[in-house]
Amino acid sequence: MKADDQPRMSDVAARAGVSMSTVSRAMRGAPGVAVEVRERVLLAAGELSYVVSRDASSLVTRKTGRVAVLIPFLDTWFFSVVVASINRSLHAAGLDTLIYQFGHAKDLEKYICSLPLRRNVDAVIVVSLNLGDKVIAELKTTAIPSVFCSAKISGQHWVAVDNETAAFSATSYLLNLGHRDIAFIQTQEPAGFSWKPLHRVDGYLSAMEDTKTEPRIVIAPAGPSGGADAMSSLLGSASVPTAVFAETDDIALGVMQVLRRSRVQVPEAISVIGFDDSDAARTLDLTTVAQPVSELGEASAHMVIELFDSEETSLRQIELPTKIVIRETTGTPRNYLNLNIEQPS
Amino acid sequence: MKADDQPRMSDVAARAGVSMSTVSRAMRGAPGVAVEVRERVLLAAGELSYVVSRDASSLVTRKTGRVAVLIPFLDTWFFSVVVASINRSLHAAGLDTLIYQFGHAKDLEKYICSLPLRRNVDAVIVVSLNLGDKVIAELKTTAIPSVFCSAKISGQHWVAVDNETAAFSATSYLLNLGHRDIAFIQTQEPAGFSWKPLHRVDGYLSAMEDTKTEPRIVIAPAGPSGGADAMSSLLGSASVPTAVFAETDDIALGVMQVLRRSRVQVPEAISVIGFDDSDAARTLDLTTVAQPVSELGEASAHMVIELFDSEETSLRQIELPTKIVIRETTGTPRNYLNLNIEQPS
DNA sequence: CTGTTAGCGCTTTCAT
DNA sequence: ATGAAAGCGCTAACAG
Repeated sequence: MKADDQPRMSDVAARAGVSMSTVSRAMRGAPGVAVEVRERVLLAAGELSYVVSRDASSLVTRKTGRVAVLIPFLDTWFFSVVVASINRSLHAAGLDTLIYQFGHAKDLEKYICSLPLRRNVDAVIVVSLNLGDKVIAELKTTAIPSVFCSAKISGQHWVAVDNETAAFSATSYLLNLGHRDIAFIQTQEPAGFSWKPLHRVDGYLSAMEDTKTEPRIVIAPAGPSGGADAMSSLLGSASVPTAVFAETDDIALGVMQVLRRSRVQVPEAISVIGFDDSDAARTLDLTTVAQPVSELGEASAHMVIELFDSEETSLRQIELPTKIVIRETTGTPRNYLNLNIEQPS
Repeated sequence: MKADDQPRMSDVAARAGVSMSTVSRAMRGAPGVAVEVRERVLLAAGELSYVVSRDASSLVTRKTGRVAVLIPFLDTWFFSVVVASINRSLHAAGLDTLIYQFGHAKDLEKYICSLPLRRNVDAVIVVSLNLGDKVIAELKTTAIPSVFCSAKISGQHWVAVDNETAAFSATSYLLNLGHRDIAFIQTQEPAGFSWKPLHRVDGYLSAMEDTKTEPRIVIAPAGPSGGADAMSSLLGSASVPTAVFAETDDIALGVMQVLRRSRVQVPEAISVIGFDDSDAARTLDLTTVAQPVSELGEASAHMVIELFDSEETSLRQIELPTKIVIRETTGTPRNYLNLNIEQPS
């Protein structure tokens, strides 16, 4: 063993008095090693604090043991839960997770096209990212399996929820409560940003249309501050809606904030419904559409693992259920209860 | 080039009409290649969609280009922001991030002691984890540089904030407002859990002691539900405090939730202050102690990178500042304004 | 069940 | 400035 170096497999072999192949087999639990010998090898390895170099074995097995996760951000409730879940599932299967954040589309495209992934990961999970057709095509040329999480891409493996249907029923719920003036706050897709449109607005629109009710859409930047802006403008409009459907809980948080500051009673004066069922939604007792975020990540990870194991190339597409969680921010419209928004004292 | 395989460096060499050494030098921008030749090589590589195999080069350079991040969880505001920031900084330096979540101490110990890190990453960043002395010692034997993020470990490299002083001034602020009955809600360290105690309670205690005021500590599980439990029990006690200092914003969220449900006015009847300045705190207009979470991650990443570059082994310990952010959940105690908690209508 | 022999795809002296 | 050759540490046939 070279003086200052880490022990290598040959050191273990020498110490255990066997050949390297035997050590190799023993270390990774491969069959064909006598129990007694295996123990001796493991013992020797332990004494030397030896651990196998993945780089060296990857080189020959042509498997990296790593999967890349491409995601817009990490520091957001939804994404952090997805990644946490993917990471846990992958880790349980002995795989490492490599995370790449691509908030901006140009970074993403530059990255994908330079394809540092090629040969350096066994698979990639793309979360919520709006890859263009050409980028997807590019990705397929690498021959590395990919699954899309929280985005339905036709012809690709994916796991996602049915946002449109979920939004349809959230809207129907409000409609059934008697609301007729329901605003939808949609997060704008800033130019150069890289996530998939959610299609929730489509569900809202078709529910409204079915009831012959006039839709009302406000576009706002993502996040609570966008929601705050949108609600502020709604509050300043000629007629204030009786209900607000926020495309995400984050938006709803901002909505709740300006409502609270303006002393507008929720749900007496205005009903609010969100989407995601984030921690914050639970704490605020916000009515919302829950999607199984953790399961989304877990299913994606498992799909990747299956893809390794089986050679069949059949398309795998999993749709996970959503459910509406009724809490304390929705109720019948104020026309039926009290005619005006409560005046600030 | 083997039929179904990815191109290798020799393929690029052949196409560019140069030797492998030249391709190698050109690909990684090493000196000693004519500009004209370099361009030819890069062009050939592009045409072949060639990318260097990190595994192969790691094997010879003995650098993996990966750093491990050991962290309790990922799906929490604080941790997700730290990791996002570490990941971004590392990525900018061309390094990959490997994330390992260890909520439970036993997983952690098992993991560290089996040391799969050894030889497989260039460095490790330990976030908020409560490694025992023996585990730290074990870690040092690997000779892989480690930095501790959000945990001051004497004799080790770290970047952290001064929780004790920050908590001292948050408490002093409440005291200066005139509060005398201030409860501190401390998150309990469940047996088998693996994070560092925050020492915020110490700051609270010493501020209270300086003023000869009776401290009052409630222990609760982490997260909003723990905060809700704690506040509930406080509300059911013989004398309800005029102010509550929550060890984390998460706890404060739970506190706010039960206060809202109980129609207790904040800050008129009870003042609430949190710690972290999370997104949720901002949305709730919660007074809190802000710590520079993103900077914590960034500084840790940079420290790791420095450690690679310089050989000097001097201890690097960086303390980042906190600041108290006064919003709308704190005010003078109710004794000075209105004598009782508002009754639910 | 165990050992021997070839590489895996790159980087690095060391020549030229 | 460029090329040839020698490995980096491991696994995978293939023998025995």
